[in-house]
Order: sequence, then structure tokens, then C-alpha cells
Amino acid sequence: MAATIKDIARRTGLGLATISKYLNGGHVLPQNQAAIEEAVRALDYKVNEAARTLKTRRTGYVGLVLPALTNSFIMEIVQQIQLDLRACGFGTALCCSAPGTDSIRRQTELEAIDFVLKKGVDGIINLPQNEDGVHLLKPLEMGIPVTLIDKQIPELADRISSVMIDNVGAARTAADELLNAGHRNILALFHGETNYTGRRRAEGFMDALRQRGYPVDPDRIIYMGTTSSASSLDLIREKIRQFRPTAIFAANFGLTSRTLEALEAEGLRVPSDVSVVGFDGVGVNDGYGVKLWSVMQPTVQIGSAAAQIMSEQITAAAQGNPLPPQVRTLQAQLLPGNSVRII
Amino acid sequence: MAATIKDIARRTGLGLATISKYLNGGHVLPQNQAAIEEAVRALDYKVNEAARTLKTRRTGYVGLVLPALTNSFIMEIVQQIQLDLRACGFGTALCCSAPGTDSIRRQTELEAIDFVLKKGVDGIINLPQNEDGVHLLKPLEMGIPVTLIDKQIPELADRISSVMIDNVGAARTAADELLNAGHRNILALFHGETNYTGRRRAEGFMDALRQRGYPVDPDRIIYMGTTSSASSLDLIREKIRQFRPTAIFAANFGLTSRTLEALEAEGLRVPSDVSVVGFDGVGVNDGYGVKLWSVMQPTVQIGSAAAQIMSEQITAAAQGNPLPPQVRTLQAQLLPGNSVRII
DNA sequence: CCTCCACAGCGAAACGTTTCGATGTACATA
DNA sequence: TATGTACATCGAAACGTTTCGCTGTGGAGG
Repeated sequence: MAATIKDIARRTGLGLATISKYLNGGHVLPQNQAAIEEAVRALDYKVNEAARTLKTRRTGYVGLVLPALTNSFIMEIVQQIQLDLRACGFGTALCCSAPGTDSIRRQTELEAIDFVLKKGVDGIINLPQNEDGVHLLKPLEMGIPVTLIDKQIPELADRISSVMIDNVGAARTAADELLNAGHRNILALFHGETNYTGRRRAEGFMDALRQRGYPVDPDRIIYMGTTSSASSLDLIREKIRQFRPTAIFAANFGLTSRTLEALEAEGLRVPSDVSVVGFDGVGVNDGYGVKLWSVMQPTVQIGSAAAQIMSEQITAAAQGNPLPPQVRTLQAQLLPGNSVRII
Repeated sequence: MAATIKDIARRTGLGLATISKYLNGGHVLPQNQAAIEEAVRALDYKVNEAARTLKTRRTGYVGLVLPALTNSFIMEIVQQIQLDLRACGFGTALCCSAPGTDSIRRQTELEAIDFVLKKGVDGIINLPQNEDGVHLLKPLEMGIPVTLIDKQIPELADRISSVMIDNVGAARTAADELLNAGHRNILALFHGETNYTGRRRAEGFMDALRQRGYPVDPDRIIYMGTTSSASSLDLIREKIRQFRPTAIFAANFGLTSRTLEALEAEGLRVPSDVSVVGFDGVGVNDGYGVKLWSVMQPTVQIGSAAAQIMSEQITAAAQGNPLPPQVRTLQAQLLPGNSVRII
């Protein structure tokens, strides 16, 4: 049987309250501190987190609610979040929505939130599937702080924190690269039109065109919507055949992968036939001679920022003066490759 | 303030013990069952997990201790483990060792184990870094069941469960593919010589050669040891120059990536110059025309099996009759590509 | 009719912590 | 000397569950 605070009290002759106070960072007489530490070592005392949680209503866990763990971008963030939360003493309760269609994903995201809530967490970090944030109403109502990563939910912007890159700027820089190389017939691929991130990146892309006085052809701005990965591959191939673009900008991880597949299927080579700027490091390292230009999100910083905000919110709330939500915007970086031909 | 079991008791007029019994699956009179359910709904009662844990010493969490989340192979397993554990009512406490050298990884794995132990978990699923299993002694001593994935630790084989593929068979199949295509000068790359998985795959590879009466050239069997990814790239390039192999077998995810980089750097093409069989789906989907033959591990099944074993062990132990450790071996599958030239 | 058993239900005592309000001490100030 | 203050310590009462051992009831078996 593990040692308890009572055993420490018995061994040191001190009261429970004193031990507890010291264990929680309070100040006690030097000789008592020494006695307590000796007893802790001798008895191999570990504080019982369950009892502490019961009393304080703090679990020391943060729920990390994500869509499927599908790409390196998410993974790197997850890893960093976990490391930083741990450094702050928080455990990370991982909870992914189930794979399937978008509608299933949205549904299971609600279940994922419910699950972490049932288990008990002090806060939630979320990469949302439900664009409207319905799934976050319950935690918010319960006073549990929420931090979003990668996306923003405008309806709830004043109640939740978020960490994102400057999507507009990132897309603008990517577009500039293609425009500087002389490309005018550019196919631009974005996620669904209702998708916050996708819309912002599309804005940035169009900004770049407009800034130079080039026309924006809405037909060449493709929103993938909620199509499956197979059908979006078909859509991309179709658009390639239709417009014969000299360049393609793919505005996220999946779209970049599918663009490469589509070009391969159409028998087109990068960059000789079509130039490409992609996202999130797809095709940057695969050893086939073509190294894609790629918008790289600072995953470590995103993860660290999310963990830090979360930790601050929780500790502030625990002391009774909850912090207002924070929004942090980081800069992405355009990593050079050899996938853009100058024309 | 959330409703408690006492509120249910007051509302229904029943005793605490009765409510608790019903909530834990016990049998009560039909009318009481109805009354309890009504009250639970009306008061929006949720059982307080902390109180339950305090009393039962079960936390409902499984610690998932991993090396860095670096590749899709691990991710898919993690995802599946998480889904299946959740279906059994368990939370997943993710805990990764910190990135860095192998020695740092081993050290931080100990810290990761300590952390989940401190937080309190009912079991641990682990992809070990420490080949000797030192990090698992403490949980084992505490009576916390451990399940390994991907690797095995012979010293502890009788005390912990594990889920792996048939590494020998998988490597043998891969080698057969190259041998059938007529290759004799094959470079074979494995992880460190002390690495259980690496050794088994090397055995399988050599088996295939011997079975056909071909000589095994130990110089062409490369163990990477604990080299960094940059220096192992150099090593591969050096060996390629030295032996001018017609084919390469790369026996894990990282080695396959580095093999492709090395070939690219050496100006060699797949499969015209060198044939390749890789591992874990690297190079299977990148849209450059070359699709690698690849040993695919059944990640979903591995994850499900690990979760299932864990759940069984925990529930059995909770009822006082702990189960003996289980070892489950699954079959990998050789996925065809176009990276092997017949000579 | 009596005994016995199975079964619901019950109260109370834990589980190990935190925290409130009170007590005691030492020391500075008037 | 009397008074006030700061501070370390303390006991006891929670927090919300599970579970042990008991009581009461209804019905089967003799």
C-alpha cells in the first residue's frame, strides 16, 4: 500500500495541513521542510492525484481532440503540445474522431468532446471539424477553456483562444513565387468554401493577383468542398485538362498530395510541364529529384503556443481570475524547392 | 454544482448503495431502475471519476508511451489504439519521449514512464526505446500491465504482452521478391544490431538467401546502429558505391526514406538502375511514377490487438485474477509496386 | 407452520487530499 | 507591561464514490 500524507504526518509529528501546504509550494519552517522531505524519500510518498482531483476539481489533464492523425503536420504539433503540457505538469488525453466521411467526422467529434468531458479535463485543445463550433458549446458552458489550433471559429472568437498561421500572408507569398516566375495560368486548390482556413488562403492568393492588377478567374479557384479524396483527385485531373495550367498552388497537405497524383496520372512532369507550390512539406523530401516549394507551418511554435495558452488559462482560472481568450498568429515560411520553372 | 449520487438518492428515495450498484451494472427492481434513470436524466448526473478512482484505485486511463511521432506507421497504430481503448471506456494518456539522440530518447523514455505512473494509469502500451526494458521494471513491480507494440523484449517476455508482425516472414517474403526477379547483388539495410526487430528482419532476409543456396555476404547486410539520420544516409551512399547493388532491401520506414535519398543523391534511378523493396508504405503514394514495393504492417490490427489485450488485462486484474501476458503475431503483407526490375 | 434462502435495499465507513477557521508563539511597538 | 501583528501549525470537515455487513421481505421446501 502506498504511503499517504498521514504517514508523513505520523513520521514527522507534524499536522496534515502543514504537509499539504508544503507539498503545494507553501512555506514551512526549515527543520520541518527537511523532516518532510526525509519522510517523503523514506516512504517513497507520491501524492494521490485522484484524491487531489476530488478535492480541487482539477484533473491535471488536457483533452487533445483531433481529426484523424493523418499527416506529419498534425503529428509534429501533437508531439510538441504533449511535451510542453507535460513540462507544465499536465497529462495529454488524446481523442480522435473516427475516420470516415466528413459528416461522420463531425458527428464523432462531438462524441470525442463528450468523452474527454466525461473523463474530466481542465481544458481542451482542438483542431475542429465542425466549422460552426457546436461541439464546443458544452465545454464552454462548463467553464472549461478551449484553444483551437490551425483554425478559427468566428462565431466563438470572443470566447475561445486560438493559434494559427497568417493564412492570408502565407498564400500571398506562395502566389507571389509563381507570379514572379512568370506564371499567369495558375490553378489554385483550397479546401471547402465553408472552411475558415481554406477561405483565408484563397483570399491571400487572390490578393496577390489583384495587387499586381491581374484578373482573378473564379473558375481557376477550386474549393474542394467535402468531397472524398478519390473524387477530389478526379476533380483536379478534370480541371488540369480543362485549363492546362502552367502552375498549381495546392493550399494544404492533402491537396498537395493529390495534386502530385493527378499530375502523375495525367502524365505531366514537375516542373517542366507544370510548376507546383504546395503546403506542409509534402514532396519536399522524397528523393526523386523534384523538391517541391512548400509553405511550411511552424509546427513546433504552434504546439508550444497552444500548450502555453492552455496552461495559462487553466492556472489563472484555478486561481479564480480567468484570463480572456488569446489569439496568436504565427508566420509560415515558404521553403524553396525546384518545382517552379521560370517562364 | 454537478449532481451527485446523493442527489439521486434524495430524489428517488433510495439508498446510496442501491444507486451505486445500479450505476455499476448491478440488478435492481424495475421500478427503481426507472426511477434512477429518470433522476439521472433530470439532474444531468455524471459519475465523478475522481471519486470513483479514489475509491477503486482504477483511473480509466492507459498510458501510451512512444518515441517521437515520426511516421505514418506509428500514427495509424496510435489512432487505432485510441479508438479501441475509448470504445472500452479507457482514456489514452499520450506521452512521447523527447526528440534527440538515441541516448536522450532512452533517457526520456524513463521520464515518460514515470510521468504516466505519477498521473496514474491502469496499464501501459509502449513502443520501447530501451531494448533491455529497464524502463518497464517499475510499472511491472507496481502490478501495472504492460503491452509492447512492434518490438519484443526477450528478458521480460514472460511478464509483458506484445503485439508484433512476423518479422522473419515479412523480410523473407521481401527478399524472395527480389530473388525471384533475378537479383543476386542485394544490399540489405536494418536498424541497429541490438534492435530486436532489426535482427529478426535480418534473419528472415538471410533465411531467404540460404533457402535457395545463395551465399550470405555479411558485408552487404548493414546494421545502422545508433547513427543519426544524416550519417546513415552517408553510410548508405558509401555502400552503394562500394557494392553497386542491383537491388536494395530497406527494412524499416526511416531506412526506406534514406535509401531513396541516397539513390537520388547518387544519380541512380528506380527501378532502371537499382530495384528497391521498402517498408511501411514509404514511396508508395507520391505521384512520381515510381511506386515502391513495400512491406505493409497491418496497423489497424496491431492497434486493435494492443488495445484489446490491454483492456482484457486490466479488467481481469481488477477482478483479482490477473491474466498471463499474451503475445500476438500478425502477418505483414508485401504490397506490389513497380520498383523491382526483372533481370 | 416453521425454517431457510435468495435477494433488494440500506447506512456507515472508508479512500487521501485540501482548506477553513482557530490556536499558539515570538517579537516589535507603544 | 500591555497590545498588536505576523506567521507556523493544527484539527476537522469536506469532496463523491464504493463496499462491507446488516436488515427485512417474500416465497420455496420440509
